[in-house]
Amino acid sequence: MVLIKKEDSLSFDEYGALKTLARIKKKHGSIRLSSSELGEMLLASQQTASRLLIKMEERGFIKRVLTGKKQNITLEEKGINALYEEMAELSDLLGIMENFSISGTVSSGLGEGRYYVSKKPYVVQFSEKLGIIPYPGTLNVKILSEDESKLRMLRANEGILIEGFESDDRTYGDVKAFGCRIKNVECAAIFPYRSVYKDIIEIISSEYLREKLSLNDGDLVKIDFTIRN
Amino acid sequence: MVLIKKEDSLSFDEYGALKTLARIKKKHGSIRLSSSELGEMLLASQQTASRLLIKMEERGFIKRVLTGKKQNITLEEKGINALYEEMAELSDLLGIMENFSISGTVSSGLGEGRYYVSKKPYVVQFSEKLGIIPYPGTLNVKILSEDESKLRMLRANEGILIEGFESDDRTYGDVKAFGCRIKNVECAAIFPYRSVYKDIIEIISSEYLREKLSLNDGDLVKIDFTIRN
DNA sequence: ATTACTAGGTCGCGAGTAG
DNA sequence: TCTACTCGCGACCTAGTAA
Repeated sequence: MVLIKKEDSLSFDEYGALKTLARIKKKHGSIRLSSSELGEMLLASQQTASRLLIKMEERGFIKRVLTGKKQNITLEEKGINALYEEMAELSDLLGIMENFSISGTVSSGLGEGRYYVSKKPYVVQFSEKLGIIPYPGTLNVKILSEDESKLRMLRANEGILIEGFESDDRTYGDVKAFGCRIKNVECAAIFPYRSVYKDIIEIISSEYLREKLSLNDGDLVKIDFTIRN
Repeated sequence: MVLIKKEDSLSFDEYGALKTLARIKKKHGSIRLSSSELGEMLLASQQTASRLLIKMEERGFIKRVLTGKKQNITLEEKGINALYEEMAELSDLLGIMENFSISGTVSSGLGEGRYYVSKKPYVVQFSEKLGIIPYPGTLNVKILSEDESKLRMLRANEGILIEGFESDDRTYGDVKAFGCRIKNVECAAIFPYRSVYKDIIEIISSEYLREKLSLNDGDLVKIDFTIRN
């Protein structure tokens, strides 16, 4: 049986192994073990652990460096994400973290945001799906390091899909949006669907937030999210 | 392979099925389906779904009532708990919810709490493991319904074990404690290890909290937790 | 020591089917 | 229709072992 096998999702074995590796990383900072050690932790044989590691590396969840005696293992983005996705699913299912906030400091610098608020196909969808006619500019918030895991979990949620499109010169990708509030002003956090993790959140709003909320670079802001799937 | 098979823990299949059932319950309020419907959702056969349901009922995760055409399924405490435990594990692993708070109203009424703060073997451990020499009385807080899922998740964490003991007249069970703060006063939430879920938290503290914080029945209090395993 | 291949055995899934 | 049994086959685990 292949239960709930969404493409690219983890098998049970992989999930268990990934959790074990994450636990080691949390405790020791890095992961260095032999296949028999892993096998022992998983209550499985050395061979099974070895096979698992190979499969997980093939599938891009981890990276390995064999150093004769042990293996140095690093969790790849995809592997970490898989855990956050599981977490997001459970959180949704159990109704935990329906409300939470992420804090960071206002920063300047242009991400992809300028496209989102200027290209019409995006703007139309923001209006329809979020009720936001974006002010032509995004507010960039650099997330406090202690809130980064919350950001990762947020991004692991489904969110509201803003579809990408093609134009003459280039392709504009899908975007994932989450409604949020800063000091009770409605806004939305937007993330490119396919992009590596960054510690920056780009916020769009119908208002010019910097002016409306008197924000300057370096100011601390709290972004309040309400997740409802 | 039987990966990470703590006694009584879920198999992958059971975990997946439980999540699916929980999702249905969240959406429809109750669970009513046939084994083939469940099989379809799990991308497995009717037979497998049937076997799973039987096994899960045997193991006490769910209860079933067969009504000819479909089955009415309810999630048992043990099943719900299993999901919260998984959530707690992931949350710990990923460093989410290291800090959170649960709110409720001050209520009177005596739970088991009076034993915890009066029986010496408990008191000794509170002192050693928590640094709290408990005031002889507990503060009972009735949790707001919207925070109940947080309470369940809290209880699914390991916590600090306060061991039970035997006395002449009866047995005093193990207790699970979590350090917390109310308005920056250090205290601890304590739960009998083996007990059904209640929406009451019993708080112990070195101080007489009602006086120290001028609390009366019905007052709203916020309990701040910091989880570190 | 390691990793990881091959071979063989076991476990569990799903087809068929009874009630 | 349902549930749930039997049973054959395939998947996957471990033992043995090479490198």
